Amino acid sequence: MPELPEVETVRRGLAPVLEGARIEAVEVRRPDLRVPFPPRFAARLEGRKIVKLRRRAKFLIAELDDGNALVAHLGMSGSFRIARAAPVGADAFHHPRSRLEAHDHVVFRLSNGAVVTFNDPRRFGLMDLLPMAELAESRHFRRLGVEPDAKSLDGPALASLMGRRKVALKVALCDQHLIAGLGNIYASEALWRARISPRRAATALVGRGGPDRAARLAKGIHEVLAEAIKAGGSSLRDHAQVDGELGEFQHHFAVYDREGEKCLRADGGTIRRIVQGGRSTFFCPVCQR
DNA sequence: GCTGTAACCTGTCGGC
DNA sequence: TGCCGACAGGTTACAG
Repeated sequence: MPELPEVETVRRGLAPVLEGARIEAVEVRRPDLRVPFPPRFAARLEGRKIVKLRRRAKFLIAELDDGNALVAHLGMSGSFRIARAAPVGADAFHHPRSRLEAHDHVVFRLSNGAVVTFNDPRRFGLMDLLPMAELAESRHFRRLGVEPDAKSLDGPALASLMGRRKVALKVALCDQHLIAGLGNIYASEALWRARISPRRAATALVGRGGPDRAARLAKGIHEVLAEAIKAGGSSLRDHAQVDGELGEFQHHFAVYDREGEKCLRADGGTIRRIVQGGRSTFFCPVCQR
């Protein structure tokens, strides 16, 4: 599912419920996600208070009051949903079985009465528990690139980051070691906004015409992310907000999943789909050069 | 170190 | 209706 806007939408939905709450019980219903759960995962969480919920790239980080952090990644199909607990005694977990759904892998019961459930059909997501002081050097974060919505990511910074890479620009935009947070949808959308072909090499951001392209692309990245976050992310197959509401940004795609349709620009052509790095790229071959 | 590819797992959709 | 293959928003391991 999620790229940065979807994860940020999830964070904004979860934060008011999680921050300040104590974790009373954790039920791991299926432990074999892409990355195995750490030892004693549930026991180490129970009794802990969540101080703050923040985001780094596509990761959610719940800071705990014991100096550890619960790290979660939604993979391709992960989601959280919030429900209120049933009255005490309704069942052992205050969470009626009838309300559990297929692929509900972890259930958190909080001191404020909320029940937060992690669901992930494809099980590409992960959950980990790490000391806060070691987060930056952990395997999840040590090689991550810059945040794409950072104001400091302007044209020159983008060119400096990517200009030495020989891979296609679209592939480089999705490389989390360079820019952490963009994915397949928003890389295509940002390139359309910048009128740059996804087939150009990343080196096109340096040299002749490079600074201008880099400035347009940085602007395109910032704009598309800001608009997508405002719209609650994009809901295609899996993504929903924590209250079940769907995001709206999929209605604003200029190129993604629009193969064969007319470009939104008057001087555009017909949207094409190509495969780059094993994944679909959508672009207008006429207005993106 | 860089690049491309396959694999992880499950659900959905289109074609036959 | 049922089967099969392709494909899906991410990440990592591995080969060249």
